[in-house]
Amino acid sequence: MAAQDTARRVTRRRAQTRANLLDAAFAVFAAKGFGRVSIEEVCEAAGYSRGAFYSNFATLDELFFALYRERADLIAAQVADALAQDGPDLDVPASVDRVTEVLLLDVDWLLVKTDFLVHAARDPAVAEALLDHRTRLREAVADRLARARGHTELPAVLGDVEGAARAVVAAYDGVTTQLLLDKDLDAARTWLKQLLTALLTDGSGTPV
Amino acid sequence: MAAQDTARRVTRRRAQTRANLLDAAFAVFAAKGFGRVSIEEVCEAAGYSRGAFYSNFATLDELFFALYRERADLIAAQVADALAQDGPDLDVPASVDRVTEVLLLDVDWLLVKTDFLVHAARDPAVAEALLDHRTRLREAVADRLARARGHTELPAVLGDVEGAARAVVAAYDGVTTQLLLDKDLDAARTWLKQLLTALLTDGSGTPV
DNA sequence: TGTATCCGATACATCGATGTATCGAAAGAC
DNA sequence: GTCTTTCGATACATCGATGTATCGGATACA
Repeated sequence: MAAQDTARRVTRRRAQTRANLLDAAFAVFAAKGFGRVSIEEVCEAAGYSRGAFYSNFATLDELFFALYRERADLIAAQVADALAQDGPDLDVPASVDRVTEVLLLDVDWLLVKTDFLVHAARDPAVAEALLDHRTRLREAVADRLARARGHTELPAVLGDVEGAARAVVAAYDGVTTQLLLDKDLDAARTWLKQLLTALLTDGSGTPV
Repeated sequence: MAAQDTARRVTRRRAQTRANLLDAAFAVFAAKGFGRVSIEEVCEAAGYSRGAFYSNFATLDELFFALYRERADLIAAQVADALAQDGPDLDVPASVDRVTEVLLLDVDWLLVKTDFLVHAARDPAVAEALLDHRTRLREAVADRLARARGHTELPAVLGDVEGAARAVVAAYDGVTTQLLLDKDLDAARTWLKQLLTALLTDGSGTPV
């Protein structure tokens, strides 16, 4: 079992090793895809032997899960941050710009996240973790939109603020898919901004 | 080499074997994910030995590629069909309904297609095949929207007809992601219809 | 600084998957 | 119906990945 049952005595070297393994795994997963990576490869990239791996993780799945949680938390916090920078009025173009920069910052993350999606689609426990992450993003957006209520109107077809937030996430996912294929980050950013603007404003491109 | 260099003499049994392998592979890939499937498992599911496999395909990748092309062609044709059923006037709700039914017909296909996306994201040659499929879908949509020009207006932020078609594909991808996690097909259909309506009409929910 | 504990490297055993070589059987050509 | 070609099953060799057991060196704590 890799989880500590009792309090450990030594932790500094161990923590560093774990972090190194996670970082190396991120790079290797991004490059080759989770399904084509062996424990050995991760260890080699991190500069450790398999002994270090088994001392920290029980399976490659477990490492992948830990890796995902770590990075997802980071992104979620950054998005919340980007959305908190406005005053009470929602400046749609400015908010869209900032959120887009955060969400489409790193193609490697999108690669790993999509691997994780594929993984989650077949394992309800894993799916829960991913849905959690999505919920955090969606709530950050919904909160922001709710605070702007009265200042800014939303298209009626999307329903309430929650609906609009879900639409934002869907647009993000949609653009991600295209980006993974054409690898054109600038085009993806432009396109996401356009989509979000279309969804969050009326047809004219400016808040009503 | 699995590709035939010279004309073969026997083809009936072989064609059937190949088709059976592809069908079995589809089921196995959907259930376990491409990255966790061995050649042996596919053969077992199809009721053949590995000899049959190596006689028809060189690698599991090759089979996956063939499988994807086959099914993608089918879907593309069905979408084109669904869009051809209107007269010259574009009935947005009716078209959206029909296309949604086709695109979100089979969760297994979405699972396999997402596996293929992950695969394509790391191999330009594979990516080309997937971009091809997306282009076919997009063009079918764009053609339909173009034919309706003058009868129906589109929101200006999306740009031209091509832009609107890309938005439709993005919405599809976005809804797919959510569906893979919550497995709620009815909710996904409803949600996709809502999104497409929001993108293809003004904020009021009816064509302007 | 001594020492008890922990971490990670090494070596080993095992297992599963791959690819190939060979052969009997099935299917088309005549 | 026979004869030739091809298809696919079986057996074998190999390779890589996994997991465990053991041991030496590192680390924290007194």
